Amino acid sequence: MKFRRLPPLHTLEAFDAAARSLSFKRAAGELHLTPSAISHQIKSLEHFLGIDLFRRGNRTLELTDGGRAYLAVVRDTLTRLREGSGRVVQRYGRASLKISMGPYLASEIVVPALASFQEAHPDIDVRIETELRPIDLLQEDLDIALRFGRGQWPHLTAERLMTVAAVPVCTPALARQLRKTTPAQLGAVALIHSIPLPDGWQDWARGASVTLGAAASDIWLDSYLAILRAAEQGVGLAMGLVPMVNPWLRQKKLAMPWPQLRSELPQGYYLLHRKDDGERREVLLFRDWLQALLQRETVLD
Amino acid sequence: MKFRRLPPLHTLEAFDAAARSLSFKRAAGELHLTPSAISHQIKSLEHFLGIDLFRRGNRTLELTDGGRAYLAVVRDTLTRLREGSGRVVQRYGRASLKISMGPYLASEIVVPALASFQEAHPDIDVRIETELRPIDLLQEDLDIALRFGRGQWPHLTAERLMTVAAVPVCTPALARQLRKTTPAQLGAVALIHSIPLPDGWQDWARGASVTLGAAASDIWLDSYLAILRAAEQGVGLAMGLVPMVNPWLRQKKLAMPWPQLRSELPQGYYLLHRKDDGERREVLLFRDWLQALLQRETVLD
DNA sequence: CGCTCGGGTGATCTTAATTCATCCGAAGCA
DNA sequence: TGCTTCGGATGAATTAAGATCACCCGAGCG
Repeated sequence: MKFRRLPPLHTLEAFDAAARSLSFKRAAGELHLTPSAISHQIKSLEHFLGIDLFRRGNRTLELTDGGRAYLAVVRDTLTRLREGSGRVVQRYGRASLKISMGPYLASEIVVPALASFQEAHPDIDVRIETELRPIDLLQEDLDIALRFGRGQWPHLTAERLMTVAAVPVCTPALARQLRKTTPAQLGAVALIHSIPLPDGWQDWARGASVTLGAAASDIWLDSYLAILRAAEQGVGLAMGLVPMVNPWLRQKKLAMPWPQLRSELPQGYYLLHRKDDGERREVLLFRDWLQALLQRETVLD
Repeated sequence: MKFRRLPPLHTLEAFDAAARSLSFKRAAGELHLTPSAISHQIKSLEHFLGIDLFRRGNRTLELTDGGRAYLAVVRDTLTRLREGSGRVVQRYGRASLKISMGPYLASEIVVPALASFQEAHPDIDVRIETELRPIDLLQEDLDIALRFGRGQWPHLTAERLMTVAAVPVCTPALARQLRKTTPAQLGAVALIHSIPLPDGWQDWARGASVTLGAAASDIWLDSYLAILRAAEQGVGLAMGLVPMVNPWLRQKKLAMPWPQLRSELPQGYYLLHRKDDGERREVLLFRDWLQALLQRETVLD
């Protein structure tokens, strides 16, 4: 009981993506779907139109003439709609995003890149809060929270942003010394612990299958940024989290004494938002932008 | 796990319809949905954009400024997509529709209006078959069938086209005579029966709560067209089906002796097609066109 | 010659969309 | 001033659309 003289929009997006990459698999990756879904969508679009859009060589896709012509229509339609929506929102909308994240993520990753988001979407007011209360209901007027955890947040949509691996870091000078020993013999070195991730060292040792010797002293700090700063100052060994620690390694502020002793953590970084906000434009745009940003950061590993 | 920077298309259709009629109820009628569905869709579109599109006066809708601006974008988008799709299909597609229907529907209703469909969609070859085999699987190469029945066709999509009412008809002269009597006293008048609808007279009598007297004679014919022709020639009383008989009444070829003795039939006319064809462009276009056509025919009742 | 890789397909399952049942407030009418 | 009607809003329940899963197939590659 439905009347469309128009193909469903999502098939157009799928078609555009597939035509751009000439691969259902890549298009699926781009749209965060399975190749099967793309295949079904394209098929239903072809069925709707009554014409074939792709010629399926066995491991190669190519557009038919009709497909090429239709691609132009679809591109035109989608860009007009996208731009038109943006223009109207910019003119009449008062979109704002209040985002909560840890101080490290804020100061090292998100804020430095934020200009590019503002530039792309000048109509969206972004407001970042770095208070990291453990009890963090989105009952208050927050739109998005970035949190470290296992992805279990009841009544919220949680989307994994990155998988995180633990690896010990310290000053390059200290790293050179430690390289000659093992984690079992820490000697005079202090271990820097993170209050948000209290079992970090044990989890790492288990994951990397090493035994961890007693440290000369144990220091506890309450934020990831503080830990890295302490390590940078030569206080001792801190548990670095890849890829967040990458910029510090690149800039030689920190180094890894045992780069191969890296262990994946069961936790990861998640983007949380209310379920009703799952289609809010600002939320989607920020999520896309952040994912692309972290992608780049991770690739430069 | 879905990435849209674009609102879902169906909300755009709903928005367009609602903005056109400035009523969720009328928009719902137009799109064959409930007002509730329209309300939800508009709400989700507003939520996506972050701006209000309508100002809801209590029994009156009006567009906000943003809504007016967005309407322009949406109209532009939809018409471009519609026209673009049509153009591409016209150029590269070889759409055809094979439609089966009874001789009456074909010759009296569909064929006379068919030119308007051809004109609107010159890329679609329409082929009408009037053979009315009772066993009519769409296993063969038919795309659409129009059939009289109760809407129960297993494995097919059946959509009601019109509700049908039965009312006796005959020549105007005979009608004038009969007006003085009742259906219980038919006297010398013959009853014309339809083989496709064998219980037509009984069903009508029951529905109109009248008793039907014995007829001078009973004549059986195998198509609706044949029945009306016979009645037109003064053979006797035929069971006319409203609205199909309307043109004959309008042209005074036939008249109703007892216009108030009209009874709704449980059967109706249905459009049938394979379930996979539910989104085929040609099928949708023909269905829309036919519904609009019958709408007009019915309104001129 | 077996293995990998990308795409196709139908059944199954999940999630999103629609309906259903109510509620609400304003206008129309007696 | 009540009483009813009408259009829209809202949240829960239902249904249908869409995505995934598990499988197939055929081509190229080692």
